[in-house]
Amino acid sequence: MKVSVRSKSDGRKEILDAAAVAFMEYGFAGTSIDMVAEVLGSTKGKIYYHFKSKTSLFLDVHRETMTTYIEAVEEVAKGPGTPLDKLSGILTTLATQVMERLPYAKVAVEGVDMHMSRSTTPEQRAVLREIIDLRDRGEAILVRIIEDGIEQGLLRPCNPRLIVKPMLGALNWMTVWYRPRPQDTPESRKALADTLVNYLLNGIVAPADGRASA
Amino acid sequence: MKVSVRSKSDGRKEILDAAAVAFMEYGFAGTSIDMVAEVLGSTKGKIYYHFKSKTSLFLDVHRETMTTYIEAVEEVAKGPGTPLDKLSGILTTLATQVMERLPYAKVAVEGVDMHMSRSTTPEQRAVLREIIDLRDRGEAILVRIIEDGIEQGLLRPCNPRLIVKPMLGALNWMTVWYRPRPQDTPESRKALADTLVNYLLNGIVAPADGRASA
DNA sequence: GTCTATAGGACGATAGAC
DNA sequence: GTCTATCGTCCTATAGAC
Repeated sequence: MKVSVRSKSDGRKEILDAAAVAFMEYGFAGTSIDMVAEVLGSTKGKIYYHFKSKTSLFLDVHRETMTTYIEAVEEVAKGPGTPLDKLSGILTTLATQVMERLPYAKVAVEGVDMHMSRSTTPEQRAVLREIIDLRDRGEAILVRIIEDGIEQGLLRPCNPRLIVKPMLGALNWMTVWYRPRPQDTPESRKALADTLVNYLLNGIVAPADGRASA
Repeated sequence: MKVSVRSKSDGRKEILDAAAVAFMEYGFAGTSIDMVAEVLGSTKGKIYYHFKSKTSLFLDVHRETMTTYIEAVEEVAKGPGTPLDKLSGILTTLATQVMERLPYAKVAVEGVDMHMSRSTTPEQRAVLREIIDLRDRGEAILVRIIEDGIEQGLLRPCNPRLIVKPMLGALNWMTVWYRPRPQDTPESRKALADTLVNYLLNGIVAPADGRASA
C-alpha cells in the first residue's frame, strides 16, 4: 500500500542523486539535462516536471549538501566535550561526509565559487542566500569553538577566522583526490579521516619534547 | 626596432592572460571564446589563429601555471636549509604564487579534476600528460623532503604521500576565498602566507610545554 | 507524471576578406 | 595576423500526446 505523501519527495530525491553524480563528473556547465536524465534512467521530461531549471536543480543539490553538513556540525557542537574534542569531532564528521557522499560534496565545492551572476531568478537568489547562510553558520560555529579553545589554553592563539579556511579547504580538497574503492569500509574511512584530522590539529613539525602525536 | 622572435610568443601570452581571467570567472565550460576575446579586446579570429581549440587554450593556461609552480618548487628544493626550512619555503612560495597569479591558479584548480574524456585529441592528451607529470614531480619533491625531515627527527612520523594532500589542498583552497584588495602589498601577502604555512606546519593544538609556536 | 518533438538560442570552429 | 560572416551542432526549456 503506497503512501502518497512520500511519492513527491522520492521522485525529487532520485533526481537529486542522479544530478549530483552527473554534476560531479562534468561540472555544472558541462552537464546537460539529458545527461542527468540518462543517469536517472528516464528522459528530461521527468526532470523538468520536478525542477524549474538546470540552475534550480544544481542549487537544490548544493543546498541538500549544506543542510546535511550543518546538521552534523551542530550535533557535535551541542554535544559534550572540550572545544578540542568538538573541533576534532566536527572535522572528522565532515571528512567522513565527503567520502560517503562524494557527488554531493563535489557539487558543494563547485557551487562555492560559482558566480551565478547571469541567469538567476529572484527565487534562485533566495536559495543561494540560504546556502550561503548555512555555510556562514557552520563557519561561525567552528570559529566560536576555536575561540573557546584558545581561551581555555587548549589551542594556540591565532586568528580563528583565518585558520578555518585552510582547515575546511583541506577537507574539501578531498573531493579532488579521494576516490572510493571497493575495499573501503566505514572503518577504513574513519582511519583516513582520523589521519587527516590529526594532521590538521597537530601539524607536522615534531614537538621539541616527548609529547604524544596521536 | 621590433624583434620578430618575440612577436609570436607575445601574442600567445596576452591571449593566455585573457583566457585565465575569463576561465577564472566562469569556468571552462561556462566560458565562450567570444568572452575570452572580449577580455582580450579583440575578436575570436585572433584566438583561433594562435590556438587550435578552446580545450587547447585551457590546457596551455594550465600547463603555464604548473610550469611556474614546479620552477619555484625546484629552486627552493635545491637551495640550502633543513628539510623543515625547505618545506616551509616551498609552501610559502606556492601560497604567494596563488595570490599573485590568481587567475592562473584557479585554472589549475579547475583543471586538476577535469575529465576531458570527451573531445580530446591525441595532441591534447600529450599536454595533459605533461601537466600531470609536472604535478607528480612537484608532489614527489615534497614527499621526499618530508621523508628526509622525518628521518632527521624534524617532522613527526607520518605517511608523507597522504599528508601532502591536505597541505596542498589548503593552499589551493585559497583560490576559493582569497580576493586581492587594493591595499594588498607584497608584505601583506607574505604575512598571510606565513600565517597559513605556520598553521600547516604546526597545527593548532597548543603544545603541552612552552615550545614557541612561531 | 512521464514521454516525444521541437522551438529558439548560444557556442565552437571555419572560410574568406582585408 | 586579425576581422566578419556563417555553418553546424548542441542544449535549455516548453508544448502537447499519452
